[in-house]
Amino acid sequence: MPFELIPVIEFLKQLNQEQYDAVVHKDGSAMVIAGAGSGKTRVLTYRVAYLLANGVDPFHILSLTFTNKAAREMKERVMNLVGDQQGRNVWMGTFHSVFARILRIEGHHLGYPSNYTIYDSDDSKRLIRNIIKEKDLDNKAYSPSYVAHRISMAKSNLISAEEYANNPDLLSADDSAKKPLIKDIYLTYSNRLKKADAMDFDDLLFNTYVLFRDFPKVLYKYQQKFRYVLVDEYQDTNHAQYLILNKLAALNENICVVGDDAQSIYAFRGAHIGNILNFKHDYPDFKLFKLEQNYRSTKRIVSAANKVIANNKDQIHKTVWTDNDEGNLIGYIKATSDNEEGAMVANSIFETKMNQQLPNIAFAVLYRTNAQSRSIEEALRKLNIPYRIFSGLSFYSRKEIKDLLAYIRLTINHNDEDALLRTINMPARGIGKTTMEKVVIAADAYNVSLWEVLNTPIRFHVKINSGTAAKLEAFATMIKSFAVELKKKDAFEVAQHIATSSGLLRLYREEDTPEGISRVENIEELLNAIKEFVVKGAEQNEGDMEYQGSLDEFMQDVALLTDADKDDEDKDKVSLMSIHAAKGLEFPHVFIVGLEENLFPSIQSISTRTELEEERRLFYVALTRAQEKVTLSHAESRYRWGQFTITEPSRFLEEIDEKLIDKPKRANIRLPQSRQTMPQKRPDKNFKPIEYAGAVNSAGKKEENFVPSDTAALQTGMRVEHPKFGKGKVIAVEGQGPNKKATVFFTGIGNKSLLLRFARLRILS
DNA sequence: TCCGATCTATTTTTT
DNA sequence: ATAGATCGGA
Repeated sequence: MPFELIPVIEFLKQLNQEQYDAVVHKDGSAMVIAGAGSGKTRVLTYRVAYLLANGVDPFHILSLTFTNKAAREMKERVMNLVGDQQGRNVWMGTFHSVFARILRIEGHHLGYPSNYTIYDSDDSKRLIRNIIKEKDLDNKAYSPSYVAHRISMAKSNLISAEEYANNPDLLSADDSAKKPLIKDIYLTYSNRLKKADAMDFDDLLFNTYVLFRDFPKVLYKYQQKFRYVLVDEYQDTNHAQYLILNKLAALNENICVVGDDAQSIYAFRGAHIGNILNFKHDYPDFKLFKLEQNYRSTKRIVSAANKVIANNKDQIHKTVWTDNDEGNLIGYIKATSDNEEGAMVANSIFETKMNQQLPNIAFAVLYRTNAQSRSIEEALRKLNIPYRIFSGLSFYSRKEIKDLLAYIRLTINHNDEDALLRTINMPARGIGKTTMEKVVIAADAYNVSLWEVLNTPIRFHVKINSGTAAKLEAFATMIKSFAVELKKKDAFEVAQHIATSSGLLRLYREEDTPEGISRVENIEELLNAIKEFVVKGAEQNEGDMEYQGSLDEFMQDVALLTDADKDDEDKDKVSLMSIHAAKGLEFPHVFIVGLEENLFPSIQSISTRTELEEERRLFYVALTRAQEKVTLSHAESRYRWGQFTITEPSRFLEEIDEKLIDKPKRANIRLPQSRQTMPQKRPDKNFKPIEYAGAVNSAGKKEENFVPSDTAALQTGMRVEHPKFGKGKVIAVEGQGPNKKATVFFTGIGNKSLLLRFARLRILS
C-alpha cells in the first residue's frame, strides 16, 4: 500500500453522493458536469487521491488545467491528501506547460531542439509586425493583432500554413475582408518561427498534435504513461486540445473530464463547447455525473445567477441549488463617474471590513477589462487598503523584464530571432536599423537564422563596413561568452552576469529618473525570483542528480507564467482581476464593476447572439465567485481611451430579480446607514465627485481635495500643482485648442509634457 | 547612427 | 494617458 488508506476513506465521507460516485468511478470514461461552486476541484483532487490509494502509480496520472494557479492549487491539495512524495510525481499542469515539456523531450522528431524558445503573444505579435513591414503591406488593413488572431484561430483548428494557403473557404473569407495576403504572412511567420527554433502558444498544442499523429511510437509511449487522464474546465478546450486528448486516451479510455457549459468563456479564442457534446459520441460507454448542489454561495446569489443564465438559449439543462442560508441582498452601487465608482467600491470595502472585522483577502473586485483597474486602485490606495492586481502579464511584459529575458533567451537559443532583434541595440551599440535590415534580408535569402548571418556576414554577402562588422562580432562574442557561463554556473549567477555585462542594468541606472529606478528594481526582482528558483529547486530536488538549477531550466516555462504566478509574501490583500482571471476562484465579498452597455457586455460582442451569450456566461461566472455577498456597480460616465463617455446601465442588471437587489440607492458616504433612497435619474447636486472624494478620504493626503483649475489661461512661469507629480513650474505652453499642452518642471521628477485637455492641474500662482 | 519631437494605436477577455 | 513607433534634422 503506497500510503495509509484510512485518511482517504475518511475524506470520502465528506462527499455527497454524486461527488462520491464521480470520485470512485475508477476505470473508463467519465464526464462530470459541475455547476458553479459544486465542488468540482474537490472531485478532481479526491479522484487523484483515490486512484493513488488504489495502487495506481503516480507516474501514470495526468491532470490538466487551464491556469498555472489552478494546477498549483490542485497539486497542493493532492499533496495534502496523499503526501508530498506521491503527489509530486503526478503530472499536473496546464495544457501548455505539460505539452511544452513533452515537446522538450520529443521535439527532435519534428526538427526542434530541446532548448526551443516559447514565444508569448507579445513576441509573436512583434514577429508578425516585422513580417508585415518587410512585405510592405498596409498596416491598417493588416493590423498585427488581427493577423495574429487569424493565425491563432487557424492553428487552434490544426490548419497549418500550407493548408491555409490551399483552403478555398479561408482564402475567400480573407479576400472579401480585403486581406488576401494573410496566407503569405502565415507562411512566412511559420518559417521564421521554425528558423528561430521557436514555438508560439498555439504551436505547443499544434506540434503536440502533429507529434502524436505522425509518430505512433511516441504516442504509444505517452498512452502507456498516462493511463489516467483528468481534465479540468473541459468546456474551454479547443479543437487541438480535444484531438490531443482523444489520442492520448484512445488506448485506456480512462479519461475523466470536468466542466460546466455555463462557464464557457473562451470561445473567443477557439474554445468549443461542442467538445462536451462530442464526448458522448467518442466514448459511448461514458458515465455522466451531474453536480448540482452549490456549496459556495447563498441562496440569493445562486438564484440571481440562475435567473441570469436562464436567458441563454445554448445550454445543457441543470438545476443548481443550495442548502446555504438566504444571505444578503445583492448590493447595488450607481456612481456618476468611473472615479466615483472606484471611491464608492473602496469605501464599501472599508466599511464592511470594519463592521465585520474581515481581512482584505475576503474581497475581490472583478471587471470586464483590465483597464478598469486604475480607478479602483487609486481609490483603494487613498484608503490605505492593500490590494493586488492579477492582470494577465504585466510583470513579465514590462520592457526591462522582456529585455533581460531576451538576452537570456538568446544565450540559450542563439537562433531566437525576436530575442536577437530586441537585444542587439539595447543598450545602443551602434548597430542600427540599416544594418539589421541587411541582415534580415540576407537571412531570408539564404534561409538561415539571423544569428548565422551575424556570425559570418561575409559568407552571406552582407555589405557592411569594417566598423559595423566589428560591432556585430563583439555582440556575438558577448553572447557566446554568456553561453559558456551557462554551463558552469547556476541560474542566478549567470543571469546576474548577463544583466551586468550586457550593459542593461547600467543603462537603466544611468537614467536616474523614477522610471529608471523602477526598472532597475524590476530587474532585481526578476533576479531574486531566479535566485529563489535555484534555492527552492535545490531543496525540493535534494538528492536528485538531474536538477542543476541552471538558467535554461528556469527559462523553460517562464513564457507561460503570468503575474498571477508571482508569489507575494503579504497575502492579505484585496484582489483585483478580470472576470476571466477569476474563474475557479471564490471570495466572500465580490464587487462586479462597470456594468454598462458596451463595456459589459463588450461592444464587440453585442452583435450576435452567441457572442452575447458568452458575455452573459461571463457575468454568471462573476456572480458565482461570491460566497456571502455580491455588489454590482456601474458609473454614468467613464473615460475610455482618453475620451469622456456617457454610459447606459448594462442589460444584465435588468436580468436579476429586483427582489434580490438592495434598493437602488445612492451610497451617501456621509450617511452610510441612511435609509435615503435616491432616484435612478441624475444625481442631485450634492453628489459632485469632488465633494464626494473629499469626504471619503481619511489619510489627509494632497490628492484628496484636489480641485483642478481651468487651464485656459495657463502661462509660462506659473506655479502649478499636479495630483501625481506634485508642485512644478510651467516651462512652456504650446499648441492650440484640444492639442494645447504645457511643459512643466516638477521638483524631483523633471520635465513633463502634459496635454491640458487631460491633465488635472491646479494653478498656484 | 543618434536624438528629440511628433504621431499613433491602444482597450476584451489568456495560455 | 501613455508607450511605442516613426519621422526629420544633426
